[in-house]
Amino acid sequence: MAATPKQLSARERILETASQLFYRHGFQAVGIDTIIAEAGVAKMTLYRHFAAKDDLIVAYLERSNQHFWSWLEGEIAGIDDPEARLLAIFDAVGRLVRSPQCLGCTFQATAVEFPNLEYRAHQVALAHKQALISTFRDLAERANLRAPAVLANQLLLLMDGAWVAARMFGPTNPATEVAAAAQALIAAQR
Amino acid sequence: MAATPKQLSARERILETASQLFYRHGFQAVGIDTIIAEAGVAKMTLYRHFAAKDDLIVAYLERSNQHFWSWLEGEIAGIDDPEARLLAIFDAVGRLVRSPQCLGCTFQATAVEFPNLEYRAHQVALAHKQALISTFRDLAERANLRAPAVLANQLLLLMDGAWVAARMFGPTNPATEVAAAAQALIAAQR
DNA sequence: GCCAAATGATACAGACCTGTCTATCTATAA
DNA sequence: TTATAGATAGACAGGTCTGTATCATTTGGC
Repeated sequence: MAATPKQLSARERILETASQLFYRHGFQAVGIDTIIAEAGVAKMTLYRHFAAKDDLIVAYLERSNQHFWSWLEGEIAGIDDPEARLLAIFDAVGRLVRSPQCLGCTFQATAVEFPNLEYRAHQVALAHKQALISTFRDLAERANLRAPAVLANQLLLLMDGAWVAARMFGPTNPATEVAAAAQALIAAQR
Repeated sequence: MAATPKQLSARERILETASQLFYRHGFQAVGIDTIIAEAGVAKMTLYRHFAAKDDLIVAYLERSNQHFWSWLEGEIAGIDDPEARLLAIFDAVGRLVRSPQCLGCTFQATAVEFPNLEYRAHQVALAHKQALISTFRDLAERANLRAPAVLANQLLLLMDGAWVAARMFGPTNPATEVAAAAQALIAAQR
């Protein structure tokens, strides 16, 4: 039973299937055999597109990164004021962590399953977090807040705490207060 | 080469070795064979003390939980004022995440490697986080802050964000601002 | 319709993992 | 001295995993 329609190319079906399985169960817990069975492709097809499982993981992470930024763009589209944009981001996070399909942050999970900082997948995850800090700092600067770099770091802690709460507690988690907390941190830098 | 002194009982040597390996590399990445080789015990000795690997993991988590609360007690010993105690906790976290031997929170890693909320190890991890919320709320109440339950949740997000940063970035991480952030969140509830 | 490229099905090698089993050794106490 | 309990060493079963190899089949471009 293929979980993904046959219209997609083999490569896309593999990536789509791997995304759902990796996100839900983790990288080490999901084997190649499970992925090809669910995607309905042959093992050699997978290995022709991805030289090794590590390459599939990296491709999945880069795809997830793109999806994340698309989602975020959508959540703050139409908002011009930089401070309002910051608040909208944390509003969106607060809403997302309440939904049952949210299982936290896949980049956090990557850092847990691949603790070595040198490892390729860990570096992709790290780059994602650094990009978030840059985004926060940029918005804080444009909002004329007092210490943009400090605030950017603090906001990352808050966001990551929210993802942790979603994974640890499930849909009913303490991250419901994340937007109010972000507002307090921003107000402290006004 | 036994990494732990022979004076300890076999059970303690197993737990001590497993602690270091599990914390550093993760649960699935560390096999029973590695643990017994490092601890210098026979395989049957391990399986006489722990019926299965899962039981060793749970025992490790409970031991880690005890160590955590001992550490926290030590960090706030001698401080009476509840608000000062809260601040001291986040000061201590901010210091800990800068040390190279800090690799984040093992309970977060547990929730990542065992996502199923029903799983025993996940529940031990969850109980640890719930106990933290209780502690925060209790201190916030005694400090006569405005919304103790809300603040407790927000502080947990902050602390978990700090642990994530330690694991993701290494010793030079954005969690250096965690104490200042906690102070801002507390001040907002004054 | 044809041909080349991509994909499917499946077996297989080699490594690793958990957990069991047996047989031997050692220390302590009666 | 001897009985008992616990530890040791190592083989082993049964399963899983990644990655390779082989060969039949299907698909897409012209």
